Amino acid sequence: MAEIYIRVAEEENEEPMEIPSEDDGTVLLSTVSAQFPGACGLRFRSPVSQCMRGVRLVEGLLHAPETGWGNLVYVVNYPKDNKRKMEEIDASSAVKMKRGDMKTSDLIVLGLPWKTSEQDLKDYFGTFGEVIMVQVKRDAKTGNSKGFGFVRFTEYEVQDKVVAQRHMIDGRWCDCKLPNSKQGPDEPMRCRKVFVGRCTEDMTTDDLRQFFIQYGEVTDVFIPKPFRAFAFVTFADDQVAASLCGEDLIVKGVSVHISNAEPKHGNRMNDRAGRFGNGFGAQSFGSSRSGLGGSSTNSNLANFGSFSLSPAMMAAAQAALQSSWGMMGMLASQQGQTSTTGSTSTGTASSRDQSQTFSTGNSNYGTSSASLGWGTGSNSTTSGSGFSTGFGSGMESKSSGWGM
DNA sequence: GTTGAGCGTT
Repeated sequence: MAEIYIRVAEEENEEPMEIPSEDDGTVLLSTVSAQFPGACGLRFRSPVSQCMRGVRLVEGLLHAPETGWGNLVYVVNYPKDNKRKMEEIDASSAVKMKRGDMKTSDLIVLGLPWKTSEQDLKDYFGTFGEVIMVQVKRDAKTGNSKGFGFVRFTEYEVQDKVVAQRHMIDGRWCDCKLPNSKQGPDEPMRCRKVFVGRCTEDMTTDDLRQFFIQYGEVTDVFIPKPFRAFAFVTFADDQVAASLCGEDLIVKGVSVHISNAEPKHGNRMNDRAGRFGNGFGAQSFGSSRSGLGGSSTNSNLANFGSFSLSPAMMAAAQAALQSSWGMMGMLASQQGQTSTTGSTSTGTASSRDQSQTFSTGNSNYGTSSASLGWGTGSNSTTSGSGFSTGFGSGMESKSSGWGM
């Protein structure tokens, strides 16, 4: 079948955009969401019944109506709770960022080829916008690259664009992200990530992304390598993540099990958790799974006898619930965390298996086996002990929550 | 086969 285009718009009366179908006549949901981020499906007005009809969606494939796609305008569906159009989301997040967060910051560039130089970085990132700084981190003694670096742009918009995609630099896929040291103090890391157990080896990051986008915008998919039968999926919205925990879902004909992602080993917890430790059992906070559409659930969090909670405190409490740790779990987990932090990588594989070697004494770069050639990180993070006892104090305190 | 890679000699 020849490639055809179908007409898609966010509203029935808006000017449609043409997007391509596949050879078999289906349209990939990913093709739609590439143009309409967050999209989870399509609908159209039936010329016969004059009612809106949903387009069949099976595992990321949108199937034409019986009469074919025709000339109809298909309207984008967004997940519940995500019904806002992209401009509104942009607008609201722009408001949120008013507090001087529009400044650019250094971005860490992970996965660089050993040979990539500062000039290479400058040349590459210069194609996105004006670059004010690049660095390649090197071993002090040997001068060999450590395989990562930093870059900074003048324009915040450029930075945004750069972190939003992967980068092919000197033949390797690299990720750019906010470094751990800069991770947004004003967005306490909520529990947006789920653990996907019982995965099969044929599930790719793309498969999972395709599948999970039906529940809400997916910001990251991570599949550990070598294959270990599980994966992590991160959503833009913590409510979506929470709503899936405990479910068994069918992906590519296989039942996978969704549960909450535990904090990665090595993340310090800050005092945010301790603040709720006194006097409340986790049970007092109401049912443990609030599900989607949550506005109604907030009301029963408001009163604790004579206490009243600020919105920020309620948010933290809710986060605690949704991580399904309960308050006590959070306390217990505060001890004995060491080692590295870091967020997951996006997209397809990037294992450190490039065939370059060098001869530094203690590093195990250039292994040809499947081992991950990094050893365990040496940066010990001091665990912020000392629970603050002042109940309402310092909610605005920074540092990245229980970053996962 | 059910819990993730790597983060800045300032």
